[in-house]
Amino acid sequence: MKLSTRSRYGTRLLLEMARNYNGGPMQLGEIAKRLGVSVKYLEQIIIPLKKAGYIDSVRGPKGGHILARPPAEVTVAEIVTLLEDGVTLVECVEYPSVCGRSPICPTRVLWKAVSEAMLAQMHVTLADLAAQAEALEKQFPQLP
Amino acid sequence: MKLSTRSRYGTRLLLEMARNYNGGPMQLGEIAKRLGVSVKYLEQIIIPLKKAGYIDSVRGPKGGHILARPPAEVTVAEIVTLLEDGVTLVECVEYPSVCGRSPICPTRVLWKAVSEAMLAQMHVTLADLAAQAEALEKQFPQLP
DNA sequence: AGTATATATATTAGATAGATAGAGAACAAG
DNA sequence: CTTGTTCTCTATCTATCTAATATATATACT
Repeated sequence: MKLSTRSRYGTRLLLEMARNYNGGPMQLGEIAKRLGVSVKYLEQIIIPLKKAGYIDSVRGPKGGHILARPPAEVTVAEIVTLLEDGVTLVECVEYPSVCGRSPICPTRVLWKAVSEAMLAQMHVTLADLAAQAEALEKQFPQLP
Repeated sequence: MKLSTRSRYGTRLLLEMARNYNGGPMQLGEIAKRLGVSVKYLEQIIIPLKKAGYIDSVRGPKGGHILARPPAEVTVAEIVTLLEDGVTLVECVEYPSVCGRSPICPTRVLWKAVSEAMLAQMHVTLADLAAQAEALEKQFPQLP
């Protein structure tokens, strides 16, 4: 039931870019250093985010990546839905036909409710996260 | 972010036994047939449930397994916590020390809130699920 | 031209999930 | 006291996925 690093790194990747919004393109090398992750791995994670229109990229020297939408208009729910396969605990919540028992399955009802509760909590924007980050860094100034 | 079959089957296994509460021991063969799962696999899943005291077993002919606690006193939250490794989306929610950034990590705050929302929704008892099952079966009598 | 950066594709080592198999131990019935 | 039923324990297997690395190519600035 754990999140994959894919959606965790992806969220933090977008958060870094949100915090640098209006600051020009950011390079993956720099972001990778901040996240403590390899550039190569971020290169993979960024692909679906670009395809989905969250990120614009510029090649060549002084190139990099830019958040394509205002941070206040991107929610974590969207990001996780994209990078994970939907925000549901079991497949049958999204696709009831994967199991013949779906219509009478009492546990499906439960997993659905839990999944919806998760999704509701994820309606937080990148701007919210950025503000949270500022606050936490002010509170613990010794940490990088 | 999907649940493992371990916790899904485990929950349904206990639900079957809850529905048969006061009905004597149930055999894994019968339960396996109902769940559409191999006996051998259920044998593994039942081990931690027995160790944790949810189930008592009787060997020999006419043996089987019995729910050791009243269905109204067993929540899905407990079951999933036992069979999954905790109801948290990331390890650092339960064990902040796994990551040095925990104190200032804005995403950790979020994943924690989401995890807690999940857990809250899982405070449903086996008795609740059993009642739900009855209701659904009354509503769709054609299905087994 | 040369360099910095992004993009694309392939590969891989390891972990985990999901499941199966077989021998052994307890116990009730006859 | 033997036989058959059922649970119990340990071992093993395979496919899939995760996380990461490597290599080669395309683009664009200076």
